[in-house]
Amino acid sequence: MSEDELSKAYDPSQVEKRWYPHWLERGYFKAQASSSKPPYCIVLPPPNVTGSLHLGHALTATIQDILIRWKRMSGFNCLWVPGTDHAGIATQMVVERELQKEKITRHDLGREKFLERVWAWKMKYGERIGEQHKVLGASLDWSRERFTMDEGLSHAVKEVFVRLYEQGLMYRSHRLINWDPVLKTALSDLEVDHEEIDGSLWHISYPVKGSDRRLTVATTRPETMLGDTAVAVHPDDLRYQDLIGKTVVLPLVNREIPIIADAQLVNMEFGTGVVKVTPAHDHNDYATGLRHQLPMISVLDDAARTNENAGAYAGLDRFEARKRVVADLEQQGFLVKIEPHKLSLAVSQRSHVPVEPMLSPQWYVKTQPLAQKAIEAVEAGRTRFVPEPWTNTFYSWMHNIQDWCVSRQLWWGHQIPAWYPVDTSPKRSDGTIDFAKATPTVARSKPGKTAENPSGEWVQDPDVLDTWFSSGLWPFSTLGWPEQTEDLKTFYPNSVMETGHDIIFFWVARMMMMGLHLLGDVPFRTVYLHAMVRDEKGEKMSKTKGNVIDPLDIVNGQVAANLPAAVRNKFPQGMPAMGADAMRFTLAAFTQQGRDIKLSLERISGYKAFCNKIWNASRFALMNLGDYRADETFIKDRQLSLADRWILARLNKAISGTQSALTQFQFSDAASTLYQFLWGEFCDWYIELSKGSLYGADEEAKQSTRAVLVYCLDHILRLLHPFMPFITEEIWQKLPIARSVETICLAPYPEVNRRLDDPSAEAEMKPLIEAIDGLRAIRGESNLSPGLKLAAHIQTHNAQNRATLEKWRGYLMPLAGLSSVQITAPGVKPLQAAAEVRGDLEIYVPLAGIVDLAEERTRIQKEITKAENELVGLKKRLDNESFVKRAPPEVVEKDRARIDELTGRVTKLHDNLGRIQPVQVKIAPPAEGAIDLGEELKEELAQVTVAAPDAQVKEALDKLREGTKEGLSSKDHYDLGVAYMGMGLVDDAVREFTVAKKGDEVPAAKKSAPGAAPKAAVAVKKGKAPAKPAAKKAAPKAKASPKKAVAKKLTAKGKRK
RNA sequence: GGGCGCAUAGCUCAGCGGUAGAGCACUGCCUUCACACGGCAGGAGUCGUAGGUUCGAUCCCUACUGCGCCCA
Repeated sequence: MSEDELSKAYDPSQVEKRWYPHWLERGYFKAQASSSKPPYCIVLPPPNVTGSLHLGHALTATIQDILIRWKRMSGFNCLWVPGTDHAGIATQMVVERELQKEKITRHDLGREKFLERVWAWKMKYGERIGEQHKVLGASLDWSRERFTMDEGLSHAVKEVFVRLYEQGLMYRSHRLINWDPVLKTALSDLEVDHEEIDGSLWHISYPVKGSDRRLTVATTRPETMLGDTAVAVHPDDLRYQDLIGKTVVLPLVNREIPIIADAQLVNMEFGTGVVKVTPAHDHNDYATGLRHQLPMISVLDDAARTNENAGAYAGLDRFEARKRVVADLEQQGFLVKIEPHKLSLAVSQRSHVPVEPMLSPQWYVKTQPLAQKAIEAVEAGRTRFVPEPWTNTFYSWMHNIQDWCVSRQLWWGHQIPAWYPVDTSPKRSDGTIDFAKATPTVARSKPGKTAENPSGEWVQDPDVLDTWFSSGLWPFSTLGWPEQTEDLKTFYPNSVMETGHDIIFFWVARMMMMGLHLLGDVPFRTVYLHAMVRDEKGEKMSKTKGNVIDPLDIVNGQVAANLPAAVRNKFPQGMPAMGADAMRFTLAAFTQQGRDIKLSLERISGYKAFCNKIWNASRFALMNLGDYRADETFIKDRQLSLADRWILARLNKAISGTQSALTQFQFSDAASTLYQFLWGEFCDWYIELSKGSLYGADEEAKQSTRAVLVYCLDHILRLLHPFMPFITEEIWQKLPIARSVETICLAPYPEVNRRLDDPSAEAEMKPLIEAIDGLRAIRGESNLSPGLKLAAHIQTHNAQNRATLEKWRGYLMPLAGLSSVQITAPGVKPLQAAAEVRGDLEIYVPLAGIVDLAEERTRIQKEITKAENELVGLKKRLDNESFVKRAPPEVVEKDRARIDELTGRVTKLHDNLGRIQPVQVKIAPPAEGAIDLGEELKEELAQVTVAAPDAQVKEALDKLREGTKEGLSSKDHYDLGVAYMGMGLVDDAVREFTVAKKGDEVPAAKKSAPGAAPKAAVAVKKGKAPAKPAAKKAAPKAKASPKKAVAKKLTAKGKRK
């Protein structure tokens, strides 16, 4: 195989692995800090450093790479920043799990050693993310790769913390927070999920002090009663008004607590109308506690075990405590009843255990002022959400935003730049600083000796910042902020933020707030939010379900043994290698506006086939280029054929469709436009049409065709490049074109060129396509072998179309598989012909002599019999009541469906049979008192040009005319007239009709019952004048088959823009 | 409880006031010299239900049903 030739089938693994290293080596993806080109910047949402890429990441990378490559090719100075996120909780959990295998905890190691372990882990796995992106073809600028815990980014984080503190937007507060008792850290509201579960409602009676009344409260958490500091009723509730201000005695602990009135907490309608108040363990109760200055008693420790405040119940796990409390309440007669109850349980997003509301000192960002700026920026259109509906989601979150708890009791992360004086801070019993009570000093670096802390010894706040705090700075910290770097000046604001809609609050909102506050401008102009990738059933991919698909398994293939269970079931032989291009194209094609992407592996195979199609179309071109080399001549200045002009016009439409789709972030539209154009127009039509000149003798036509092939391929490849970077580069490099750049990555993205527009070429192609289309339909319907050459008759009143068809019969004949074609005005219709109508074309293919009609009739009859036999059996079975009743419904259903199918088939077969009956004319005879068919038709048929019958027919006719017609019935005369008419012998026909009419017996009009309609309607079938009812009735239900694959494809395409 | 989204061919989804579209899957024929990862043809949808607006509704409005998501 020579260097220019391509292998027969496309093998992505051979092609894809070659190019990325080459691109990298040449530095094509490197952005310029300053450039005369307009900037275009996207920062990659940083994946968790210890994770590996899943399909969501692949989708992210695909969409962003499409944008970046498109813009890069369009002349922008493109920067796409790669990086990873330290992912505090997730990473720490992973490493702790590793330690568990060694039977040690992080506390055994100590903070410093533990962090060394995490860094080691980061080094080991961080690289993998990068490698995976390279496999996907992501054109990231690796010279600017960042990690959220890099020195520079850490500096930014510290700077932001201090600035916010100085501005009064960062503060420390002791309040009720969400506590993860397993990870032992505070969580932000966003890191808590709410799950609907079946729980219970325990009704407990509290004796009213100094009375024999009891107040019954209903609670979902009986164990927290140990920390109750009040019971509340509604101030308007007449049942309890007299008790407000009195006290109840808390069962089990015998503590006296007040009965308070609170309209906010209590819903009179719900339960008993009495609520226990536990300010230290419930968010609503906490607010109530603040309103009423109630004591707040924590009864749980940081592991959610009961503490010393729980008295006799101290030292129990919260669930164990619940059991004990309930048992004792019951035993002591305080438990009234237990009801089943659905409740929403708050669980930690990370550890999945129920979150415990706990009182704790934490750092907060005051968000309202920041959110306000973000809202205003979006309202002013400075940042736009795509798809647009997310704008409202963003607003509603921003309007209701709560202060953001940013401190985490973890070791892995940015340690908070707050310092506690050793000299004066309150100490715990073990002599260490009691951070809950101490007062910190916030500073960019450790303070020195001060009056307050003369020793100069300071202890840094042990907590770290929420991972999203550093992520929130990503659009500018990656560009060097707080330094005023060239990168920052050039690429801030970023052009587009592209990410999943699930992190609009976590991330997008926070970047908006931080960017606006710290840099005074929005961090990005557009936010494009993509859907979530799910499995084929729409289920979330998760390890426990075994339905997680590794994108690299799709790209490279994977043996069955290494596939997760659910995937293995689908691919018992292992997953075939699809290639990154096919996977990217699939993902792009799936970017609908919906919220879920149900990834179907079949679709990927489909796009793999598309790759193969591109490959082979190119292969065809390259094999037929001969000595052709592109020169300076503009393509339209060549001597072009109709097909040449047509495909260039279509190409221009594809360019405009793709461009406009990309501009609107309609990736699936762009993909579909390109798919349709390449396959449905370029391959299905142009390549086929080009063969005439390529294999012909006209050297100039040959060279023009070659030029057009190359021109189209060059443009198609460039259009496709952002979607399929590898295969396009591979083929593009082989095209005999003059390249101004050495890689397709930098080649200009095609733009609409008005000079390629050619409405007249498109109009001229229309009848050709229609004719080929109709002829193919006849071939299909009549079951004619594809190899069989047909003699076609095409009739149309449209002289221009006749001329076109005549001129380009070189297109018509090979594509429709014709041996001959007669193009005439409407006139005599060929005998025993199958007919189709397309536009203003009547298309006929005489079947006599081409197929053995008798044999064909037998064959069809046999098929009918077979189908009818099966129908009889099926019907008999379904008539059997017990079968219908007892058989599995799906079996019955299947039989019914089969009946429908067979019925349709029988009808169709009868139709076919009718079409090839010996006498190919179907004219309904006049009904009683109807118009005189003979006369009616005479007028009509007079317009018909009668061709001279061939010798054989003439002889037969003459014999007939001479022969005696005595003894013929009226019906016989009628039939004879029909036959004459079918041959266009108007006078003979009229004579016979007249004779028939004189007779007393006129055959009744037959409904064209299948098989009983031996007269197909060639003559009048599509006669162009017949507005006459009789003639109309005569027309067989014209198989107008308006949906013809190609016509369909083409119109659909046209519509597509 | 509040908000949002979706419901169109077997599947995944476009479309969106004027006789329903794509890809895949399916059926039939064909190894034709770019491609069987192919060609040609074909079947398949009362566009969730019920009302309303309109000359006309899959599309607009209302209600309902079902599914999903977000927030509390």
